[in-house]
Amino acid sequence: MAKNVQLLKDGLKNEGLRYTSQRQIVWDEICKTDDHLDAEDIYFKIKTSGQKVSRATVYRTIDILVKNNLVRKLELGDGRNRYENKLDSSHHDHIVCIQCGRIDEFMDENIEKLQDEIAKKYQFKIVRHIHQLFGLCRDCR
Amino acid sequence: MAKNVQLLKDGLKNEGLRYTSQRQIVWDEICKTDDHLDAEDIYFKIKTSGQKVSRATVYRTIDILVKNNLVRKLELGDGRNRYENKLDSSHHDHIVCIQCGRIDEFMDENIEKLQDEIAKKYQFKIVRHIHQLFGLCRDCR
DNA sequence: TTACTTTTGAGACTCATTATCATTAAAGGA
DNA sequence: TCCTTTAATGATAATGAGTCTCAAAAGTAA
Repeated sequence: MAKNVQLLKDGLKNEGLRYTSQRQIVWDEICKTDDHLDAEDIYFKIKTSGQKVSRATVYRTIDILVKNNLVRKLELGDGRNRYENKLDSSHHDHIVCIQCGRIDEFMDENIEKLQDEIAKKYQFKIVRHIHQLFGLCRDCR
Repeated sequence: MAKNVQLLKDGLKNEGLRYTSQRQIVWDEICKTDDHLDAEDIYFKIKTSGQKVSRATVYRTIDILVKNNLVRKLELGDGRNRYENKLDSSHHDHIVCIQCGRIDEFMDENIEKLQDEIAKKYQFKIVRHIHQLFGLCRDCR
C-alpha cells in the first residue's frame, strides 16, 4: 500500500499537482480490485465505506490518474467508462460478454504488429487503440 | 434509389414493422453519403432539406436500421455515435484522427483470423468487435 | 503565520439519447 | 372503399453520465 501512496505522490508531483487525501482515497479504491469499475461504482464504494469524496472530485481525480498513466480508461461504447488500475498489468485488450458483463483480457503480439503495419501504410501515428471482442463467454453461449 | 426502397421495405417486413415515409427519409439520408454521421447530423440534414421527421423518429429509425443490418453503428467513445450505410461496403474497422476528426477504414484478414483464434482459446463466441486506431493522420502528425 | 494558489463540495448545467402519451397513419379485412 | 386494429409519430419531459461554477477549505512556500 505504501507503494501506491508513493506512485500517486510521484505522479502528482510530475504534473505540479497537490497531494490530497481525496485523491489518495480514489486511487486506493481503484487499486483495491482488478474489476472494471465505472465512476459511479467508485464514488459509491467510497461513500459506503464511510469516507467522503464528492462526485465531482471522483471524476476529476480519475481524469488525473488516467492522464498520469496510473489508470486505464475502458470505453465499451455503452455510454459509461470503466477504469482499471495499471499496477503490474501490461497492455492488453478486452473480451466482453454481452450476456453477463464478464470482462476478460487478451494480448496478442502479432495483432499489435499488424496494427503497426496498417498505421505505417496510412502514414498514421497511433496514439492509442481500442480492440474489443463482444459476444458470449464460455458460460453464456 | 429504387434498390434502397426495396432494401428498407424488405428489412421492415422481416421484422413485422411498417413501411413509413419517415423511415424512408432517414434511410435515404444515410445512403446519400459515405461520411460517418451522428444522429444529430442526420436530423438536421433532413430538416434543412425541408422534410419533416422528428428527432425521436430519427433515433428510433436509426436503431431499426442498425438492428436490421442496413447501417453500421460506430462507437468512438466520445459520447456521440456515428452511423454509416452498409450498401456495398464489406466489414472494416476504423482509423480516427484525434486532431482533425478524419476517419479512414481498414481491413486485415490476418487480424480477423488472430481474433478468431483468441476467441477459440477463451471458448468465446464473437458477435461483433470494435477495433479502432486513434492518433494523428498523415496531415496532422 | 501569512499570503497565495490549488482543490474541494454542492448543486446547477450540458448533451446525447430514451421514455411518455396523445394523435396520426399503415395494413388487412369486410 | 370504409372500418378496425395496431403500430408509428411528434412534442416534449425525463434520464444519466459527465462537466462547470464558485464560494469555502486546504496545501505550500516563505
